[in-house]
Amino acid sequence: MFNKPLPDGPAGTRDRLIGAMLEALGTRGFHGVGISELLHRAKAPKGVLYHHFPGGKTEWAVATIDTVVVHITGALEHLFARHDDPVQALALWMQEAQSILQGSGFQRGCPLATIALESTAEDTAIREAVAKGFAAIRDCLKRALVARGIEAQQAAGLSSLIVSAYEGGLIQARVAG
Amino acid sequence: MFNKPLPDGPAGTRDRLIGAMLEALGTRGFHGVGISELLHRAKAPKGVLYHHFPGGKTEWAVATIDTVVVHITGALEHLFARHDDPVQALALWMQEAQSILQGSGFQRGCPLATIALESTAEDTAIREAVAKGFAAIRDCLKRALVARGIEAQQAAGLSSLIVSAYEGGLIQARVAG
DNA sequence: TTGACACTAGACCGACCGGTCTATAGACTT
DNA sequence: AAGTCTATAGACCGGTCGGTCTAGTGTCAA
Repeated sequence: MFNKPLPDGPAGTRDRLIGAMLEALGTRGFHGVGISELLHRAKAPKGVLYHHFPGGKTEWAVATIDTVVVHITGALEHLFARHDDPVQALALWMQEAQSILQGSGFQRGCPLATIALESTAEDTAIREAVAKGFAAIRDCLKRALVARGIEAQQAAGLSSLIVSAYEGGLIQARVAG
Repeated sequence: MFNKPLPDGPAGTRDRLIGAMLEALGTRGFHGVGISELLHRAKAPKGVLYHHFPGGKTEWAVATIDTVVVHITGALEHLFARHDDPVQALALWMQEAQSILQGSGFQRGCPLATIALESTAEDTAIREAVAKGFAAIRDCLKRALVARGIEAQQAAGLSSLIVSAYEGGLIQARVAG
């Protein structure tokens, strides 16, 4: 998860950088886009990048992952707060995800999934960020389910399954168009 | 799907090339590995590549996708032929996938999923190959379910869900270790 | 023996990769 | 006015990228 575009916001340079990386991760993956192209899209010169992210492309991606995870969990909390029925809340979620996918011409998938698959065990920073991100999302779902009276362990298993089905579905939908 | 390594076989040069690409797709994705490294692993010089795959890296990947899909559907048919209970057959399948993932130190994931997410709509050859591959796998599952008396439309939906859950689970398991 | 053809072999190329470096602009202190 | 610090700007670099090109090396038919 997730393929929601970030809200534009006040859009400082750093935000624009993260926005560009987010879109790239969702559409082509980490290794699929070059820094120069990314910077061009963000309308930023190279010096800016290494000022905001001294760790280079990797740190850039990690910051993007962290940001998107915050947005996802926030949106989920919001959704669960407004809808008491978890099934309904998730249905709304999936529906919105689908409309975003469709609206982008089946291009924009989940940035987390793509970089998760591209990363190796050596890419520790990225791996950690993605792992923490997925864990946070699962935990968010689990808490919502537990709050509705579902037993903890079952809720945890269910949360994993929801995320799995969501990600897998997004993969298939994207290539199938 | 899938993370099964191909059987070694008589291993002509073309097979070695496909084997190397397969491993790369499962661990780092299409853009994550360079041709030179791939060729080094396959112990083949550059000229060989463009002899067997005049279309270059893309055609190489497409051939690999086609090959792996054939192996997956074949293995699934075999499994369903030997086990009458589809749940048991799938459980065995998942179990084997998990043991492969674990055996590779949580490195080797599904080659189809990775390249599916990395590809854009412009990469028509790759997209088509992946889409056809997923469709073939879903169809394989569906036929097995229908043969056990499940209604066609329901079987189709269930097949998609199985593939989704499988892929999504593999993603999470891999980053979580 | 020779010619044709499938295959192997690797030097070579321009383009682009991620990353470093120096220069400068603006805001704020002193 | 001078100094400091954050942020912007882009020229520049070595390395690697995917891909082309020429030169062998079998193997088989005629």
